[in-house]
Amino acid sequence: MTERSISGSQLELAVSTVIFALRPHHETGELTLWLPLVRRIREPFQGQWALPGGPLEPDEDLVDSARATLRRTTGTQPRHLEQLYAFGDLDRSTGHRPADTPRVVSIVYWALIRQDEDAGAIDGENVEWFPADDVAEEAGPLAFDHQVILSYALQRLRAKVSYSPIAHAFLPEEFPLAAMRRVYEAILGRALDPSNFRRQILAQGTVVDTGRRMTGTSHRPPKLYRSAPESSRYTLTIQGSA
Amino acid sequence: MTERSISGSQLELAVSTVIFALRPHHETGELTLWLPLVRRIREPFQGQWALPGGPLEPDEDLVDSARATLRRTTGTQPRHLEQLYAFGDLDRSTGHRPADTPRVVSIVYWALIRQDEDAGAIDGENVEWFPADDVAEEAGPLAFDHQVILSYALQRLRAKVSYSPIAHAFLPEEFPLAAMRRVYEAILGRALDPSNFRRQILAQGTVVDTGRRMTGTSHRPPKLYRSAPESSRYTLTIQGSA
DNA sequence: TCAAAAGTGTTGAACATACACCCATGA
DNA sequence: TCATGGGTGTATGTTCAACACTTTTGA
Repeated sequence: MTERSISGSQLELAVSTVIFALRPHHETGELTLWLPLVRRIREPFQGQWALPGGPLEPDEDLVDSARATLRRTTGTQPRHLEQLYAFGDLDRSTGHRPADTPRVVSIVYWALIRQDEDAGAIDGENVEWFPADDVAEEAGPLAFDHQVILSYALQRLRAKVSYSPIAHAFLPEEFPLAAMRRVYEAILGRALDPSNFRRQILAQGTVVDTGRRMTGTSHRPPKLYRSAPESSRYTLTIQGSA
Repeated sequence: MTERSISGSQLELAVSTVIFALRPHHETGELTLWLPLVRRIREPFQGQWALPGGPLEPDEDLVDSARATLRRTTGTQPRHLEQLYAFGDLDRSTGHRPADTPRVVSIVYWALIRQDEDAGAIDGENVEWFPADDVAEEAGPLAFDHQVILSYALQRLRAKVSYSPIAHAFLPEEFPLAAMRRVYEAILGRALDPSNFRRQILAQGTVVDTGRRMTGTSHRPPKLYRSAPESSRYTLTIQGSA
């Protein structure tokens, strides 16, 4: 009754990953979320863009599968990797499924790439990056229900940034608080008050002063912080987004 | 590269469900969370208790599978049904897996049953209910990694109750606010100030005054409320659990 | 000495907790 | 009339957004 399952060829299990990185927008120049998509080279949805992913190997953990996809697609390691949702509805291939296409259940992960590692990212085959909020316009309709998945991932990222220190995942080892603020602003899509931001982050205890300062700025040199170990953390809320 | 998958007999896909209902504790009499478990009648883990579930049928949506499990196990309909997580690690059968046991990926849902419907629940075969927090003592070690899954589900429920109106799922159509408060107290495991609770709930806009009152109480008759439609809701926080 | 960003201080509004107190019913 | 829980009012403390203001650097 429990834990037994079908294993015929009608049902397939795949792991896909929504990979986010922060890059300047190609038009406005503002820092925004980008993600890589893969062009499908066979039916169904041949020629359309899809989330990177692949079949789950029988001897492979779910996260390992997501990690492998990331390496294959961008050549990087995820700085944050988290399960998003399992999508398995019968009609997830845009409302109807051709008779000869097997039914696919996808376990979707989302990943964040650090800014400094993203700089060294190498695009895999048939891979192209798009600004997350402009995917519909620039990539056209995505394969399967991947547009739904992407929207859900974006929503989750934006919600999570305000109550969890995931923004660290985008930042290098040491960083000024202003850089962190820019990450928050990019994800949330709105400006934050620098002084209140500083107080809130420091009150959380998620960052530690390294004692060092940045040099070469054309203004007062900011202190450098690094992310604090899991312990010694309190609570958190970013400017009214609780 | 995307959405293709293994479908051999080494990999199986199951849907399990953590089903919560509120019942008085059999020792203390206090309202607490209970859940039904199913005794396994075959290897592996024969004789041990497990979460109810079953294989995913090739032509069945994930939620439908969870709903079917619920009907089979308790004879009820879920009032709230939500995906919890997909568990798929290779070693999820308590650290090691016998060579002849196939590898199973479980998509786990959690469900809430309404108090009035729970009263009419009929136990399925090999089904027994346990207080959620006493499962380890009363049911012994659960099959597979089901103890981990249960703890995760409990944690999620307790977190979610303080920022989302899921408590409604336990309540009948019309209810006094005190009944709702008792639900919150049962889930959170601590007493809440009645007057502040009232104010907070009313401020959220998640309930509407029906204009009617309860009768037959040995004290001032309380107003009856019903849950508000999705629209006309504001923000929420229950007594410092943000 | 000026521009620009770092960083500090202060104020007023909103909100949460604690708790005093009144209300309406059955017994 | 009393006991019991429903329901209202209010004082106190905390938190947060807004913004004025000072500091420190390069140009």
